[in-house]
Amino acid sequence: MRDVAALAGVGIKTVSRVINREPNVSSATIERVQSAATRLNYHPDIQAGNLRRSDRRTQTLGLLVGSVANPFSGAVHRSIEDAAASRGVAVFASSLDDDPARERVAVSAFLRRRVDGLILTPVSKSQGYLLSEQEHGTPVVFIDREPSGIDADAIVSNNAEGAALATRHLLEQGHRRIAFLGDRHDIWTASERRRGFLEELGRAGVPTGEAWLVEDLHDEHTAHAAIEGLFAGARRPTAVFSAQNLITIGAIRGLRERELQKKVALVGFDDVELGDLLDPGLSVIAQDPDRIGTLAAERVFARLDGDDRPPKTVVVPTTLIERGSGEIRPHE
Amino acid sequence: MRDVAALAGVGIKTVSRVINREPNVSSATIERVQSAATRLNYHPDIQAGNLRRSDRRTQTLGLLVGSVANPFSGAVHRSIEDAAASRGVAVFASSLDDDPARERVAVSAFLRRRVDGLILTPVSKSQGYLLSEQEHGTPVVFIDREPSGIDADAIVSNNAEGAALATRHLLEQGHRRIAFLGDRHDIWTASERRRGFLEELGRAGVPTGEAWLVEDLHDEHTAHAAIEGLFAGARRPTAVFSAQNLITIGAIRGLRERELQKKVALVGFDDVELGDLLDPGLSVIAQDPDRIGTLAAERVFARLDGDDRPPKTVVVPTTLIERGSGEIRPHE
DNA sequence: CTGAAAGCGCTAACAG
DNA sequence: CTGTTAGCGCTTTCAG
Repeated sequence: MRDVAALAGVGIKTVSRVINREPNVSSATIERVQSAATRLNYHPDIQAGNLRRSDRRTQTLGLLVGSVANPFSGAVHRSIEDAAASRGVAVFASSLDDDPARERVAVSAFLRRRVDGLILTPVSKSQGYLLSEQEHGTPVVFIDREPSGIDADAIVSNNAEGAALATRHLLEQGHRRIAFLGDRHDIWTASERRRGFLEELGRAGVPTGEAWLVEDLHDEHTAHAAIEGLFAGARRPTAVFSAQNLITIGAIRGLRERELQKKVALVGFDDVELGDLLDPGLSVIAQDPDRIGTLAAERVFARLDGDDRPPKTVVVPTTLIERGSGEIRPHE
Repeated sequence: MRDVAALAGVGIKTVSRVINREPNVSSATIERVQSAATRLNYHPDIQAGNLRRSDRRTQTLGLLVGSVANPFSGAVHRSIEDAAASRGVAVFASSLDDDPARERVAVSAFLRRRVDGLILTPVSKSQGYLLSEQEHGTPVVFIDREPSGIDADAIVSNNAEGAALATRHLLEQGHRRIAFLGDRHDIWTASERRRGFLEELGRAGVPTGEAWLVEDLHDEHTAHAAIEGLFAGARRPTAVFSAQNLITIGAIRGLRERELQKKVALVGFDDVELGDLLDPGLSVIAQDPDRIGTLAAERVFARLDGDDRPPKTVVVPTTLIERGSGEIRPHE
């Protein structure tokens, strides 16, 4: 910046004014400063500036998700990026793989970089360690899962209702022996979906088949194995509700292997790319990751803009998409 | 930091030493400083530090991809993140949507944040504007597409060979009337794939059906329409090579609509999630995004570690995966 | 082993 | 309309 000032033959503060589009600079001076800046290929150091700036904003956001390679996370990320970019804010992203240790490390890495706000999918038992940051004025918004140990804004899908919707749909097709394939039970969304499933069975007066409640699955492989187990026995389910996208994929593979894909009904939670092109088409409870991301960004920026109303949780609706696999009638 | 020093009853420099794990501090002092830091919930400001630090590293990388919501980009992003995280480096990601203007804006946003290195999928005609940064010591590594107007490291798939491989495979099944569905012709990967396709046809002495070279497609919708056009006429192709993943999906939908998915052969460039579960299974030329990301991160860090050998392009192999759609014989 | 002083690139506050 | 001075939180340099 000093170099630019020298080349343009003005004071350093004038350069600062031009760069920041502050008023009270003659257009001739603006011209000279800008051409000097281009000549020198000058990029202002935003971090150095924010060291002294009154609002101390780094124009930076930290995003913590399951994995940036996961399509759900990718969609959320994208909509947050779009909202952020329109405000000149850059986004750091970090993958947690549902590992609480990584959550702590990543949060700390972002805090050291003085992000203006944090958007995260919580993994740890409690996020109380963020209380001091929140009080200190750094907005914290939770996505996908509700926080615990801290009162903060959250944007989540209506997991229990979505699961109930899936379950009701299967019941309506005449199924009574419905298996539930769930993620790790300590994950909030997993337990919510399980709750929705069980409550809906309860409402319908269908006894809960304990044997068909398979939990703590976490990927395609374990889900595939779970299907193996379910259909190895004598008393088999006639329908499956797979409560997470990777689990759904594992379930499809498992059913295919036994050539049951057209005999056993399947509804998945969370949509899957190309689900409509499978045979049968995959029926799902679709979430709305774009909307989750957009709302999360909106909350962070509203907080940064001074909104100090009590935190609240926004629930984003899910929708049942019927494509065939969920409309299969009970068999045998 | 001053507060921590005060609470621990030591000088500010001692705190700095403890935080940075510098030697020559008694373990008793370390103890006191650390407990004070925890008590105050202190996170050092990495940017302020790097203002004065000799190497001026921000421990930050900028990544520019097509879209963080695209699975290919997501996989690349993830492997870069993993490599970066192990060095304590955080990653900024930005989506370009193949828009040159966005490229300039995003690069500038990252440069203002003083990223230590840049990994990008180029979109603009020339990346000469990065020359001065590169000379200034900021490593620039290109992924997916080769740079132009600048000599820099690049990690790319063997696009032409992969396309030739797909084409040869279709020729071997007996096809002679093969349609090519390509992305925008000004995109480097698109023209490379087109070149591989045409060269392979040439080697086989098969005349190039101009009518079947459909380019400048860019998404599912336009690809779907392209299939409509191809199969509306009297003289139709017996096989399709779709040279990009969204185009492949559009092509599948188009063929399905005409119930041709089991009659017209299809090979796609770039793998697609669940491609193996379709009927017929989708044959593809698979890229290796993990490897591209890993190698790109490796290059950036090698440069940061002082590697000053001449830049070079690393070509990552692609592989043909046969799943059915590419093994359909010519029909009618 | 520890601390005081200077300065990184920038902006706030105040002069001219 | 423009420049000067101080200081953001830290590391460097140098002196205890």
